Amino acid sequence: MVAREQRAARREAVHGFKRAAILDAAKRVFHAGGLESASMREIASEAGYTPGALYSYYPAKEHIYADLLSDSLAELGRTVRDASATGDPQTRAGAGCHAFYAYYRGHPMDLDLGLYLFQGIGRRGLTPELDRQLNGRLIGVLRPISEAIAGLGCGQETADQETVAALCQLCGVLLLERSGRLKVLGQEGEDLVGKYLAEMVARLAIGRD
Amino acid sequence: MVAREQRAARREAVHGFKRAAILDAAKRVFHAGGLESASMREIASEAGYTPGALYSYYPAKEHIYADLLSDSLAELGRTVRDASATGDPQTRAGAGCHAFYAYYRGHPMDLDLGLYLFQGIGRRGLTPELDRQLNGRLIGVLRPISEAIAGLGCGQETADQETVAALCQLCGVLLLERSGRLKVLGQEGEDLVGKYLAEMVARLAIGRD
Amino acid sequence: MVAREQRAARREAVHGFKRAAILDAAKRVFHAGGLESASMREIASEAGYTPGALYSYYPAKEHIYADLLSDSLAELGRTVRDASATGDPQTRAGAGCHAFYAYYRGHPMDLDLGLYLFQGIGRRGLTPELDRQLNGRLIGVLRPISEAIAGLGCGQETADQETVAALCQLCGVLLLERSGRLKVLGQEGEDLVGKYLAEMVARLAIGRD
Amino acid sequence: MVAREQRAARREAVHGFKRAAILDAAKRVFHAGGLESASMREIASEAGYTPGALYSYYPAKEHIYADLLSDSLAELGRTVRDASATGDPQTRAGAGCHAFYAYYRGHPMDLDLGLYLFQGIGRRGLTPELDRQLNGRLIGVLRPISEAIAGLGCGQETADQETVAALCQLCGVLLLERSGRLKVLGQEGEDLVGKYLAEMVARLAIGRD
DNA sequence: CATGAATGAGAGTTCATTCAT
DNA sequence: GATGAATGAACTCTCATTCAT
Repeated sequence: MVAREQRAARREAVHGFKRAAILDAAKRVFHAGGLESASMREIASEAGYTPGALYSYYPAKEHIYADLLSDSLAELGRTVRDASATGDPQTRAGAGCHAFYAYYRGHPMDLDLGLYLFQGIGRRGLTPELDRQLNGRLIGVLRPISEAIAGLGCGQETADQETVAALCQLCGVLLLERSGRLKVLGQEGEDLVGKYLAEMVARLAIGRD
Repeated sequence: MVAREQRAARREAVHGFKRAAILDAAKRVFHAGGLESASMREIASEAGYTPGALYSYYPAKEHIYADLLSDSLAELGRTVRDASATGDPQTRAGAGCHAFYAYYRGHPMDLDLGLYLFQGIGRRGLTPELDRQLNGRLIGVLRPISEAIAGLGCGQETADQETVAALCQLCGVLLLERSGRLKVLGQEGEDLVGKYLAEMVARLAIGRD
Repeated sequence: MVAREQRAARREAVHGFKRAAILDAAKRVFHAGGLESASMREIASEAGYTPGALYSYYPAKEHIYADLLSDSLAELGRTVRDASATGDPQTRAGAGCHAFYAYYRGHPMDLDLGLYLFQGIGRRGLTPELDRQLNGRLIGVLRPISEAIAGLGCGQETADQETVAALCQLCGVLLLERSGRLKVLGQEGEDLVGKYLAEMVARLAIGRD
Repeated sequence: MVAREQRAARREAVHGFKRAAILDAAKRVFHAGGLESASMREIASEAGYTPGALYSYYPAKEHIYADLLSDSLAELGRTVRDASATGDPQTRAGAGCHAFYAYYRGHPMDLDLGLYLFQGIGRRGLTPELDRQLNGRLIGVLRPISEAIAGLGCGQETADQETVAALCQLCGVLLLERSGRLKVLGQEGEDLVGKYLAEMVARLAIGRD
């Protein structure tokens, strides 16, 4: 009876392992050729499977994409956390935000993914469940920033709002930079981000007085 | 002799009219079902044509999209201009920016379109020519804002940077709001925009001293 | 009443002139991009017309092609005639044949055209009338050769057969050379033609004894 | 463990069988309506498939064509080989060549196919790989003829050249006959081929002395 | 679990030709 | 005569997904 459970556990472990392998293949395909080339055929082929096999692990293509994005957000989260973990309180928030910006500059594809999946209503076939999961990830990413801001002395509510405001600024810069519009408009993403963050910190420091 | 010119002119007028009708059909299809459903077949059908007929008016699908976006930007431009044309100098910049925000809140599909087409040349089938044209439109949209900011006394360079920074903020807010993330994060787009613009104006007022 | 005839004649002359202009445009398009690119649109555009206009001069695309081929055969005919007009009787036949070969080496597109129009039963939309016309052209092209061969002393019947046999050899060489197979098989068209013609002349010289 | 291999083998066998069925359908379509009508849609329909299904068996239309031609060349090869395998050395070469001629007289469509596909790489969608394969087939078809000619005592080089010269003659006769020009010129393909081959054999016999 | 054949829908685009103006 | 819009049919090919094996 215990044997049966063990078998089930092992089976599940194997399943998870293979699922991870598929996700890894998807990651490779996606990083190599962008969303366009990340078709089920291609992912399956890269993973050493045939198309049908993927459906034992993912019910639809968008779910793979969601996992991809989830992983990306996890890594982003680690990056942001690390960046905002050290240094004196004044600089932590800015460092976290800057890490967010730098992450996407280094992973432009992941930005596309986010834009694709978070796009519009209906959100590209994402189930509410998946949507909730991704939201959780996003909140997790922002927490260290929010805490760092709160550490500057403002209330939690203000900190949350400032965090999201910064998020908006960062997303806007990334979006316009990725689409080449920033260059057309004669601005540098790095400058804009730097300025925004400096003012944010100044604002909060003043607010504290 | 004048008759020939008249005929040609009338013909051209008719052509333009039909082209506009096609664009209108595209707009309807697009607003009804998003970019996904805006296929040549669908547009043609909505316009009362067979697919091939569209190619007398547009050489490729992306050109229709580009016209769609161009029209949208034109209307956006008028909205922004009108909003930033009146009132005392202190409020003009903010009013222009807010009009930008409000426009896209009222035309969420146009935001999708912009995100799709402004993803850079090559990726989408935009010719450099079309890309340039759209860039021009965008710059035109921003000019009244930039001028209003410059009217607050800062130099042109600062005005341009502030304009783009505001654009980033607005785009970020719109993006996150459209994707439903803002709600998840417990923030209101209107608040964020309001706060950003207030601070921007304050910043510029201080800088002037 | 004479005036009416004159008008009709002038009209016909103009018609013929424009028809020639269209044919010329077709020739340019065809020589520039081969049969593939010689669409009605392209030809019309090159001729400064719109597609529909061509149908006042040619009832179908294949008729333009036929005229193209007819012109080509006319020029080929002149080339062959000139080549076989001079020199001593021994060499005339060979010279004519070689001119045939050289012509198509220099006008590979015309060979394609011939292959296209003379292909299979039904002959690509050619009317019997057009087919007869092209046959006449072909016979005209061969006549100087046939006469040169007959001039070597064999009977007319033999001369005709030898002419056609040579035509077959030349077409075969041209076909295989144009398709790149000759190179694959390690042979040179010029050599093959030279050898064939030398033997043909020898054969006829012997037969005369 | 052997079971898996068996399964794989059976699968492959089934695949091959179905592929052959598709090729057969293509053959039927092609023989019924020529190359023009041999579209993917038509072939799929004839084979009882939807168009997309064909792409599990052939990556592109030209690959089906290539297989069609390959099969045809294989059968041609067998015919030529058999014909040139028996009889005394004097007649073998001629018999092989005549078999070549007779084959295409009996399979006029295959001639069209060869003319279409052998028009060189690039022009048609043949990959270099396919082109090479078809070249190999062609060389294989010619080998028995070349050997029979060499068996008459001339050197290998001469044999190769004579073989290709004969090929040219045969192709020329077939081309002109298929296009109806031979009849117009008052000649019979059979006669021309017979005469050419007789002279070829005589030439080689003389050269041997 | 994995296969891979097959579906079914659809994509954008091209073309010769027709015909009202 | 000339326009050029419009047709209607065709084209190859791609895709996510399903399902019998």
